[in-house]
Amino acid sequence: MSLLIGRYEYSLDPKNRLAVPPKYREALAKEKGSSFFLTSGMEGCLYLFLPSQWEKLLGDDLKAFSMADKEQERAFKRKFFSEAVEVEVDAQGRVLVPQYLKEHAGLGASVLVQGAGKRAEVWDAKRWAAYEKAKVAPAYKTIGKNLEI
Amino acid sequence: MSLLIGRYEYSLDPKNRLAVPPKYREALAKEKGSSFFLTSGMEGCLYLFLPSQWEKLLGDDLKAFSMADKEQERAFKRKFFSEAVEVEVDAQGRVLVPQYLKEHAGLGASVLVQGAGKRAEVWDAKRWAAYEKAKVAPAYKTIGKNLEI
DNA sequence: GCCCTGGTGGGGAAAAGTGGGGAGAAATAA
DNA sequence: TTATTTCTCCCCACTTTTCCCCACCAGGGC
Repeated sequence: MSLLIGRYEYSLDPKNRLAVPPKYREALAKEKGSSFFLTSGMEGCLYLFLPSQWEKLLGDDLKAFSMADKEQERAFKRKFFSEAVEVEVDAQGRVLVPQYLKEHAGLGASVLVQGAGKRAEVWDAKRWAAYEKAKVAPAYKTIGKNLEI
Repeated sequence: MSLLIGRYEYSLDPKNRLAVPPKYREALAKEKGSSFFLTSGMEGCLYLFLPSQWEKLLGDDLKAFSMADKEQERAFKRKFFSEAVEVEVDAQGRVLVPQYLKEHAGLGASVLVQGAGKRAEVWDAKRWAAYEKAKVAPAYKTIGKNLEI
């Protein structure tokens, strides 16, 4: 299994089309798939899954969503699944972002597509910058003290 | 497993290409690999991994990243994965440094590539000089008092 | 000297990113 | 139902960037 890594900056065009990094498309081709799965993610981004990982999520890992509060669990799953779409890659290597997902992630003209291991994430560039400053940097610093790398 | 050692000074050319020391490339060839993994490192440098060490990091050590606070875990993993790239070595023995990593490490024209055991590190020459003076030298002195070597 | 290796630079073909027209489908309104 | 509008998707086209390849220079060993 190849992890998705790297950071790419693209523009979301007026037709809501978003480029997918060639490396991710390669990974898709290796799976003999022609579409990704896109849905709303935590902290105001979008999650982009390869078919294999999407299937895995639906199969084994659905327990990962289980919480003590079952009503909350239902609420979360309703959003996660109802907002998920299968997005086909066009001849230019782009996918179409539905309006409601564009709004969920607050996507403007400048968008980041970045690897996150088992998935990729789509961020509005400004929102990422703010999140990075507020959450990532502190976490990195804290963890760095105890980590060997 | 061969440890990476030594210090090499190279120039980062206008196309953001950086030479990799022949010894490191030999180690890569021994692993039958053709690319390194490059990512952001602590204290403002870059980490350069051989495929075997990268895999090891993802395997054994990635569990070290899991924490009670899942939100913080996501924040950390986002940085870790999004800033990592697989960099192929060209026919001249160079790798291409992505813009965001160049910025993370503040790389100018003069760059150090130096062994750090299980990985190599890439430093801007001036930044290294400052870090060496401020942190390395004092630490070395303190530790020296209690160390056998 | 000559060859070989290593570091550096640059040109050009190929790929990637971006934008837009227009046919057809779907949704909406009359 | 029909008409109108919106949206999707399949093209084509242009611009920029990437990357593959070749060339040059310096130093060391034969």
